[in-house]
Amino acid sequence: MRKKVTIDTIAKIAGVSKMTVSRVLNHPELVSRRTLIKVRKVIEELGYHPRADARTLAGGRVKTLGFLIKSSSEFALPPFYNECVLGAFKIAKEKGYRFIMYDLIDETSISLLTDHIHSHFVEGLIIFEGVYEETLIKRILDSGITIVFVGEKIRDDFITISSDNKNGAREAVEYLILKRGCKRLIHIAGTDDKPSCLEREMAYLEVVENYGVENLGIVRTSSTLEGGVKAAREIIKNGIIPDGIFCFSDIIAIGAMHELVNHGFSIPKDIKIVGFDDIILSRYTTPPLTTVHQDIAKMGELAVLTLIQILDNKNEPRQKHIVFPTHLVIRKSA
Amino acid sequence: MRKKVTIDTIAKIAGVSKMTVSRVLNHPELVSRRTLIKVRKVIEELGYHPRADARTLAGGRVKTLGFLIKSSSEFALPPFYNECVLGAFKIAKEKGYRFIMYDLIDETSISLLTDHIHSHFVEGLIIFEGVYEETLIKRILDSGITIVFVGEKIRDDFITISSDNKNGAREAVEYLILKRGCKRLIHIAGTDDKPSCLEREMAYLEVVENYGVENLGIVRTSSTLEGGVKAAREIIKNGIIPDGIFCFSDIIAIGAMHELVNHGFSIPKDIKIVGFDDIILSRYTTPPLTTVHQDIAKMGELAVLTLIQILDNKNEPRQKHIVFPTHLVIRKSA
DNA sequence: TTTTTATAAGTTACCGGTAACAAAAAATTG
DNA sequence: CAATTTTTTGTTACCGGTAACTTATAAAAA
Repeated sequence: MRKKVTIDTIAKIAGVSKMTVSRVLNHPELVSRRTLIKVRKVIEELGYHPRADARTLAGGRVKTLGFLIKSSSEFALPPFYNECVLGAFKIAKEKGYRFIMYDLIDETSISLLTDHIHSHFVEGLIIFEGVYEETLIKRILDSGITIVFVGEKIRDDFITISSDNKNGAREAVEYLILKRGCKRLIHIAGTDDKPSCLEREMAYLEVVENYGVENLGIVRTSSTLEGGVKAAREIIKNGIIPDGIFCFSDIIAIGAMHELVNHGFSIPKDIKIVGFDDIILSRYTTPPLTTVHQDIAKMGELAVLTLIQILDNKNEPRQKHIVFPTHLVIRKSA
Repeated sequence: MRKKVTIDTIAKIAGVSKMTVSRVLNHPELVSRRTLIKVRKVIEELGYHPRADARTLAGGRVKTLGFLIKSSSEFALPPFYNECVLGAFKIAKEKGYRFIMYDLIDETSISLLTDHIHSHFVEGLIIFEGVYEETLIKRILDSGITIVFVGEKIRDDFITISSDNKNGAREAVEYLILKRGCKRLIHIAGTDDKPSCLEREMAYLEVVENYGVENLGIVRTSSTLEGGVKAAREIIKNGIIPDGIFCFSDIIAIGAMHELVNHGFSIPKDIKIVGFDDIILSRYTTPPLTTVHQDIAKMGELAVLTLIQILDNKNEPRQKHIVFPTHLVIRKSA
């Protein structure tokens, strides 16, 4: 291991002051052609890379954003987040922001997380749907960090990018009832008491009530493939088979569909299934999933855009809540 | 925006030297009970968070690992990487390593990437299957950074964790021929000339030749859902329909299966499909995918373990190449 | 009580950069 | 050719921490 190369090493070898080396790196236009070449050669030869920490310490603003998600046993980055992040990253990069991913699962302690956020100068945080920890959020907000929530309208006083969960769910259930003639419905809901969950659940209940259709119940499960399987298993075990199922998420729907087919049910003939999210994958299932479309990547993009706008202008956005319209994508599962 | 709180702020207010504050943070056992409480109270009240960059600059080793993947238009973190990372992260965290994700796609310039690696003191890099850039790798290796490759044996002199691509592929194709009686096969291969691609392709060719079965051709496509769709479309367009398809990856298989079913083919009745990877998802497709199992998460785990072992002991691992056995998981698609 | 030892807290120097100002060298100008 | 301006380079100080060493204080031993 050869000894480390610092700016002083370069300066000495090139026979200039370290400030000149610094200039070569940051303001080459202020350095004469000759020294520029000379210094650059030494840098190249010695493989010098300025230390990022020293640089930021010495002054530079870092422009860092944080993303908070929740992994599952199935995916380090579950589908919904995966696609959201796809959009978010794109914009963040365009705008010259770095980002750090935080996973609620392994940030065992809340203070560890907030600590990290502060010590790394994370200026703003994007918290994705389904990640909600009252204490955590209060702590972060109190310490002056801006948060944008994506996927659900957590609370009136938070900045949120969400889609119209209520309408989306309503449209889905109405479709099952009105267009597909379902008479006995079940809703596979998420486990959490998060707004997105609640809203979709409420809408389901309302519509079912409205049209006087039989509600065979609400099954709660985690939003994973295996969660979907378990829910389906429970439904089958109960023996009261619905003719339509509205699922909280596509990933649940895919899991449930799998288990149902496995048990000899035909989708959509015996049971019609509608999901929510329209993750990319749902186009490719068999049958392709009928689902409530959200433009997930766009939501991620807008979240970053909003956040950056707040950070740069240091003011509240024009509107605190941006609600994306949803629409039902009719494919083959219902 | 209240002025920033540094260690000096705390020191002054608590009426101690900043060294004492530092001790409270890092070696509380060396501080008297009284001052400990006093200083901690001030820290708490002012919401002080020591700057990470100042800390590392002042001395601490950072223990950082890098992961290099390649995103697609469908996923920021495509399924194979997603699961690999699941294992890798777990171990990295256990061992107290931080990690930085690099995406080959947006690291437009190679020197930007290597720059970042160095300036952030990334000690070792894990490069996942399908990510291969001769120049990049040479540069990184030359600069003294250790790389572990996961998923394929890139070259003899590199450290690799791979699975037995050749045998896996062979078993898959033999299964199609011997057990499922396929007579007219197609291989949907990856686009790249990466070892994993080549090895699976070779094995396919060998087996087909061996058993005197008809090879309808090799279709190349990117390892994405859409890639699978396109490949299937091409096959259908050609009009020469195989009775068995061996796919380079599960994700391709899922895409292809979708398109085939869409065109009225029945899987596995008309066409049998075998994938490769055994990503979690492949258990949940309809029909569930018959595929070559690799323990993806385990490979990720072992990659990190190996890397850390090298870094900590500063010596080569006992064996440069660890090859995981594969086995065929027979489900319903073939 | 004095000396020795352990414990707690403070000093100094430095990590590797950059900004702001100062000085020197080169180019213009009168 | 001296005076002035512009360009290039160097100096000093500091960013916010930590390690190593020193000093002051408290406890234990002689």
